[in-house]
Amino acid sequence: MGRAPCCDKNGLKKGPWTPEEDQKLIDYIQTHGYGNWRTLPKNAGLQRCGKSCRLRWTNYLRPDIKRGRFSFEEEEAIIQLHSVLGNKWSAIAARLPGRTDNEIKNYWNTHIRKRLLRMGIDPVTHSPRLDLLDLSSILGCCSFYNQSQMNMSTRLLGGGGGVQPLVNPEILRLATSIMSSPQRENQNPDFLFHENQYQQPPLMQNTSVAEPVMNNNPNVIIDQFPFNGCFTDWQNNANAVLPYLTEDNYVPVPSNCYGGGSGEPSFRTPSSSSPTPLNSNNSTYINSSSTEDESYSSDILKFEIPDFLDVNEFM
DNA sequence: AAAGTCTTCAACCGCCGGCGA
DNA sequence: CTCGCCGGCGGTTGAAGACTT
Repeated sequence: MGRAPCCDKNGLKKGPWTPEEDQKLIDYIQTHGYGNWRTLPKNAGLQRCGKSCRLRWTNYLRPDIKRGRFSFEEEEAIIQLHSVLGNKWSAIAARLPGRTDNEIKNYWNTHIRKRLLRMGIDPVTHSPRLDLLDLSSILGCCSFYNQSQMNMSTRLLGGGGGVQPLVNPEILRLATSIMSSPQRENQNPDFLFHENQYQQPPLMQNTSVAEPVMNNNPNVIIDQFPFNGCFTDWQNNANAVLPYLTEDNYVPVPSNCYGGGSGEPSFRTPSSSSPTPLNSNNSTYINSSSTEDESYSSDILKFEIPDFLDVNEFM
């Protein structure tokens, strides 16, 4: 087993802080500053361990802490930063003035993460969840027996005629292996970069089941991962915007992926791929969300990393 | 109104890395 | 180089409040 918890020794107090304890800690730090957390509680007359004092101060008592609900801009920044930094809460917090890592972590776990899951987005990879996607997509394609969709399903499943099984076991095997591949687990931001402008999404590599979303308009980049339809062929469609970092810090996760599955494609112009400051209205997304919640989700998940967030050091 | 369930978030825990001896 | 201390980090817990039945 690990070492004993630091607060177990000497009968130090645990649990919620009282207003009196808070005041003692505030008074002491205002007078002496904080430095040696190990000796601080004793000097301040607190029956707490140094760790507990540090946590209480940094997460709650610090004067520069901004309390209250997260703003739209803050939430947007958290999602953007998380897509780059992963669960580096302290690094994310460092870029959100007045917010603590604990607060951001809690907010992510209780709000953002759940919303992403509801929308079929893996909150870890910020990619569509293949475990949901593959079956729903495949079954969705096969669930109506009109001619075009049967053609689609036979192509999807590699069949040549006659009634094919709904799900090719090989596809499921492939999906399982992709889901469990080490590369998929890799959260190192380096993993997001590629020598080409757009990273090949490892999620979709080597799949033969993809159905291209055709984009005939050279001025419009398809910004959609077709949850409700079949797979986009990321490999073959040169105009498809892939959900990974580019070299100019734009993270082109398809807004429609996060947008709640309206089924309609959404578009952005190529010019919008340049970095745009937070709060800017320069983005030229056209979203097709149908509900307030979906619209909100769609908006906040446009992955453009503003310059001021300064994530380059993590690249 | 009461009981059960769900959600939130402050606080704790153990691990890790930096640093000085 | 090794060891121990300390601060910091991310994951997890559990009490309390909110919500539902």
